Amino acid sequence: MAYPFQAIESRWQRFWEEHQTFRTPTRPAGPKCYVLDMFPYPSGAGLHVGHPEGYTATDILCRYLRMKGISVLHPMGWDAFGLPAERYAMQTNIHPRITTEKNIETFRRQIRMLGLSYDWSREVNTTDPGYYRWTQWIFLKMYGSWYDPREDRARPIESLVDELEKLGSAGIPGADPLTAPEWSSCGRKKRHDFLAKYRLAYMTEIPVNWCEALGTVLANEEVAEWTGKGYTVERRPMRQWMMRITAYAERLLRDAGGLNWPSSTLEQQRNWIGRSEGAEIDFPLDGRDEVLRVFTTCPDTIFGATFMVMAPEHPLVDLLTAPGQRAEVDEYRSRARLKSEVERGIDSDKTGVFTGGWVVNPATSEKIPVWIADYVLMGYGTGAIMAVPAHDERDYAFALKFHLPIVEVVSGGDVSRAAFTGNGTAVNSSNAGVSLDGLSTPEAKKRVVAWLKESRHGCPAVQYKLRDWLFARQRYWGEPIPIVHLEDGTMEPVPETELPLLLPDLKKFQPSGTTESPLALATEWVTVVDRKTGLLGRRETNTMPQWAGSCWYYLRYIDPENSDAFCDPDLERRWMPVDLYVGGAEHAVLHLMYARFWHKVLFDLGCVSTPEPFMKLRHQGTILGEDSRKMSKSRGNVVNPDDVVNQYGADAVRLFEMFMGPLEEMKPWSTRNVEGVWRFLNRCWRLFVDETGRPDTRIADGPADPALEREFHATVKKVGEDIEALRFNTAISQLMIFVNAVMQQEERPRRLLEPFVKLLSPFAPHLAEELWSTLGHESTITYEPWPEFDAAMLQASTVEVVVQVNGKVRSRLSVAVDAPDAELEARARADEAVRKHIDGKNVLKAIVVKNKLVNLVVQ
RNA sequence: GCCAAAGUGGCGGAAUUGGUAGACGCGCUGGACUCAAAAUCCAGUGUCCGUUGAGGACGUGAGGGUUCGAGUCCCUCCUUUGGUACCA
Repeated sequence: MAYPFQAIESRWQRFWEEHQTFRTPTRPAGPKCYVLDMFPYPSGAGLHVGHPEGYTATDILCRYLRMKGISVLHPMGWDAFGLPAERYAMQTNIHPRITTEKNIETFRRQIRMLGLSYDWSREVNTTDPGYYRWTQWIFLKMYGSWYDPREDRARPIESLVDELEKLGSAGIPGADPLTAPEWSSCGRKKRHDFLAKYRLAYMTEIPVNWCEALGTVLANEEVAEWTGKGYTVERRPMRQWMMRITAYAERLLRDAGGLNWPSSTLEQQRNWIGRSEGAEIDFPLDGRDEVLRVFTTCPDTIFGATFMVMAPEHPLVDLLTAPGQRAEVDEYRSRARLKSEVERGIDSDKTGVFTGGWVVNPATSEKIPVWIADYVLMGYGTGAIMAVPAHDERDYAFALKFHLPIVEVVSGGDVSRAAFTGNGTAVNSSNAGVSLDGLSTPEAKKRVVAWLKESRHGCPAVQYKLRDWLFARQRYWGEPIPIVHLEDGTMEPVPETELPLLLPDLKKFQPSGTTESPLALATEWVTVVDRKTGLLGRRETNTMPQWAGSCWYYLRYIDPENSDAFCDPDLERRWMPVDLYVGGAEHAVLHLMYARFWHKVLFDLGCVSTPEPFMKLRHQGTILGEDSRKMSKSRGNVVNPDDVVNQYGADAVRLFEMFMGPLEEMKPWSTRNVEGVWRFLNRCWRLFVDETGRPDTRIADGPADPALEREFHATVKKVGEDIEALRFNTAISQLMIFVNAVMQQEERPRRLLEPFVKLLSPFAPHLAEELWSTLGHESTITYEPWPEFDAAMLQASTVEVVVQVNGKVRSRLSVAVDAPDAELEARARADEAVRKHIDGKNVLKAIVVKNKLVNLVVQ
């Protein structure tokens, strides 16, 4: 008879809820552990079998830690703003709030059905005004801050205003010159515009990916997804909100070194930030005062720079274009504008046109032509390059196509055949001021940078691939950005006391028809009069991108009801940082980078106490369909957790998902194997309960068989160690080994079975609670102390030692533990099976490894 | 192209620092129980040769190397997955 999992599981889920078993104390008593799951977007499709994988892993760890006496914070919530609910609303006119609420209910029911030990009193929902009030509050903090490069941290914008008032801009690196009196005489608009260049949240005109049919801009990483579905995306310049994440590039890179994260994830973040060292060099325009500034990582090749290439959008293009080239240049620029960066990359065939302009190469003093081409991107470096065709593949291809000169300045390759990009020896590289000839590439770099600096042609520079974060979507279903645009062209933040700025109710959710979000149609909401200035204003109609709410949710869990602060500072210090964060690898870059960025800003402003939010990170692997292909509706290989729980129970699903293989690996679903672990649970049940459902009479109080006792201690050790290392598959295997061993016994010693139930409880909590109560206990097993193992008990009195001859196993000996080497060798030599292989031969050497093996090397 | 991770029986996967390859589970084979089946229990199960019992050879993607000894370390290559893609 199968064990009655349905009755057991519903009984204990009710018990946990009624007794608030997993309620976390506000303040941790003793050591704490914050174990966080990436919260899901509650889609209409319900839970996927991929979700329980990570959730079960963290749940097992949390249940284990509770039994070790640690205060555990383990919450769950909903990342519920987003496009799918809004698109559904466009089609059905059902308000996204209603759809979202319904989806959350499904998700909550499914997650509860798995017996996960969340503290539900801390549930958060990013679409709840009580939550997004603080998302808006943090946005205003970003808007109200600037990055001070001298202190390498964010500071309130008031500190900048203060400095400008007293000292002007002289002390601020890179600032436009402005004296204190000049600042004081500036009007409201001028001050506003000056400060806008420093704020961490700012508006600027940039080319974005606009999708007319969706009525919104798309992030670069979203473009492929939608064009794949047949939507068209065009490039157009729009005024957009941005976050100055680039100010944090160096710190995001540096601090990543101290994180216990998967190396591949750290590597991806490093690549994304894309730090490169080189130099900025100014090329004077021929016959003018202006210079064309370039960034290069190979300043040592400057003598080989035979032409220049600017991005088509470069601001100096107009100035450089000769009248005769105007038509061709304009035509090329307008064509380039329509291409997205992705499209530009796709066909790597080089295109470009000559501007008719010339600059002077400061190293060779020669006039070289300036071209525009779309392989140079405005968004990176200075938007212009010195082209060194002999030593750069892209420039080489361009030079071949347009018949531009190729001059070798680093020997080591054959530049008549291909660009040589490796290190070599500098040649053809000298002028009156400097000679690089004969220097190795690294030495030449140092020498030329020193010369550039001294001759004021350039300076060392560092560039990052990382770009500022496009922080606005033309959508309804997102956090409203709490900013008012006033009639004088300035902006005012919505006062903190007026937060949350609520999303107005709309009747229709269609795109506004302009480039604004549907919020533009809520005229009453949009139009305001600014109290401070009396000016007429219009609310910002863009909303925040979906990443916003997930940038700080881990902080809200700590103090979810607080209406005075996003989180009480004392509680924040007690619970942060997150000790373990588990979620999908698809968030390796964006979510994890954005959250780190926000956290660092909050750290700089004194709102949080740690520079990093997530100390240890692990990704759960993808679960494939039974056919080892990605699960998808079209392939018909999607497994629904509801069905599996109905058939085998939540404990079996949990156990199976952990037994499949290593947490981080991709692995296929197998219903047969679900049945396998389900059989194991049945065996556990029958260990305690006989056919009539009563406690098994073979459970005895006497002493246990010594071999079983030893196996038990080995199990306690292995299961504990494996849980801590998140190796759940091998922990379960050890539990199976122990159960198999007990099954062999006539008597079942209570003194081992009781603690065994504890070992089982993190994995199969419902069954464990039931068995615990069968054994006569009245309260939950949740906070029972985790069993201890006795290291002395692990030692058997004899061990098996392998005898090898020339590395091949020939015999096995049973010997006393720690038998001396000499004895092992003597017994090995005397062994009959071994003698067959050594008799008549010369034993050159004997290698003895205590308690393991003897290897006889013979000739 | 570049970067990262990974390739072990029929299948999912074990193997702490180089030291018994294949734990545990699935599947399969045989047996017990049963009128029969299911469930359960017991035994076996890497491949090949040999076979009455032994015993032996081979074996962790391929090929080399280091070592008394390599799934594990080094080199070259192949395959798969993930990321990235004119970033100067």
